[in-house]
Amino acid sequence: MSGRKQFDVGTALEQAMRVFWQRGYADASLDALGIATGLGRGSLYNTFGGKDALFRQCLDRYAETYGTRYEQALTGHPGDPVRAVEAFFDVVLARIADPSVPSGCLIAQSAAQAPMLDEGSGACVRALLDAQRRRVRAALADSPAAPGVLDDLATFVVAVNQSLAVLSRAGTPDPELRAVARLACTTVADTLAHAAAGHDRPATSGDAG
Amino acid sequence: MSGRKQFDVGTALEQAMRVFWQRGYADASLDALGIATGLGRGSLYNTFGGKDALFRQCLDRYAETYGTRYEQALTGHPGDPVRAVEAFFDVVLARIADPSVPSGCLIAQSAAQAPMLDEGSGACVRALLDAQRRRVRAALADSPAAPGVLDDLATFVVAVNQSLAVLSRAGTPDPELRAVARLACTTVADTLAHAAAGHDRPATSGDAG
DNA sequence: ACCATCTTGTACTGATCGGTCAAAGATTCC
DNA sequence: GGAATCTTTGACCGATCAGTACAAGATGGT
Repeated sequence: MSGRKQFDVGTALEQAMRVFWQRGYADASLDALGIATGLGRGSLYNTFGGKDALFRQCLDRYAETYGTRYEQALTGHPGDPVRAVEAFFDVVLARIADPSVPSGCLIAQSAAQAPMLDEGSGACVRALLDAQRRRVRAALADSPAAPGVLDDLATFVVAVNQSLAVLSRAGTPDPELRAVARLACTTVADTLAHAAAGHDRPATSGDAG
Repeated sequence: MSGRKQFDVGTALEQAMRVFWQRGYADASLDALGIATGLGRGSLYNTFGGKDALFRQCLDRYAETYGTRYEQALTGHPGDPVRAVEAFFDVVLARIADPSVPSGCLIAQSAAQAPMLDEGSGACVRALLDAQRRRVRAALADSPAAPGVLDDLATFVVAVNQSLAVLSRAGTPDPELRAVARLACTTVADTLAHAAAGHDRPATSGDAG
């Protein structure tokens, strides 16, 4: 058959993304990817290239899909960074609780396996984590705190996000995850409050380590 | 050759553990395990059973090795839960910074892959995470805060621990990880301080969700 | 209508997977 | 010393891995 593509590339990429998301790179076989997408080997290679290339495109799609939602949540409360972070975690928790999508997070999953991925994919994962960190950092930008403190807070929020993904993969129930997110939000709030009160201690991760 | 074992079981288990730790369950082939331990297929199966059984024993060894260190750190500051948690993170960060062992954490690694492990291994990972949580919880037991708050804080500390493991796998430099741990410690300190001041808000993850 | 181009399905490659088996050597017990 | 038991080695099993090759069919340009 054929002559022109018989499937929607975006839909297929979505399905492949979920296979990587659910199973991780190593356990995502081309057979599983073929079954999930409904495509044969030929179509997969002709359209996406090899397994690595497909994985990379799935990472990008994931980042674009959920990065947009993060962006909306973080920018939806201008001038109120604590609310922004709360909204960010709400999006994360909603995705984790969504039964129509695998548990955890493709980025966190891939980050945990980063040393076993090829150099390109590892760099891609690092870039996506840094993009996430920069997004959070931007939402904190207007706060009256030292830049280094805000850098650390952004890293902290990204870290907690990864932890929610990992714990959810191990079956941690939603209320416990929400408690973790809530505590992380209080960390942001208290740290910013302390900084606003004049306690501008230098950051430890920046230049004063 | 032989008639009596030609190798030290503990040493072999240690090497196998590091293979799972570095590569994850899926990427840890029996060939890699055999090379790392210096054992042939026969010895591996005769001593440890199949891959699953060996993995389970590696999880136990890991938990025993580092669980003991966590226990020492957490119980080394009786009456001072904040210092206990700080000491806990110091142990975690020291292990992550130790170049003689793989980056990350075998438990976190396995938790991220839990849905792809067999039921027994998945339950083992959950049990180890819960044991870690109970250890931290015990170190917080004497604090003047509602039990639910302490439960949430213990979950929070375990979560941050997982995040440090994941981020370190992605190459996050040590100073940033230390900043995350430091912020988590301030969360514990502030939460306990608030609770001691009488602000005993009910926990959200317990019965008041 | 014809031909170049593209897609698709299937069959195949060599490599590697986890696991098993039997032969051979070493030890222990009698 | 000899039989029984154990460990080790290395070859081997079918299954599956990622990737390739190619024939067959469908499309579009002319």
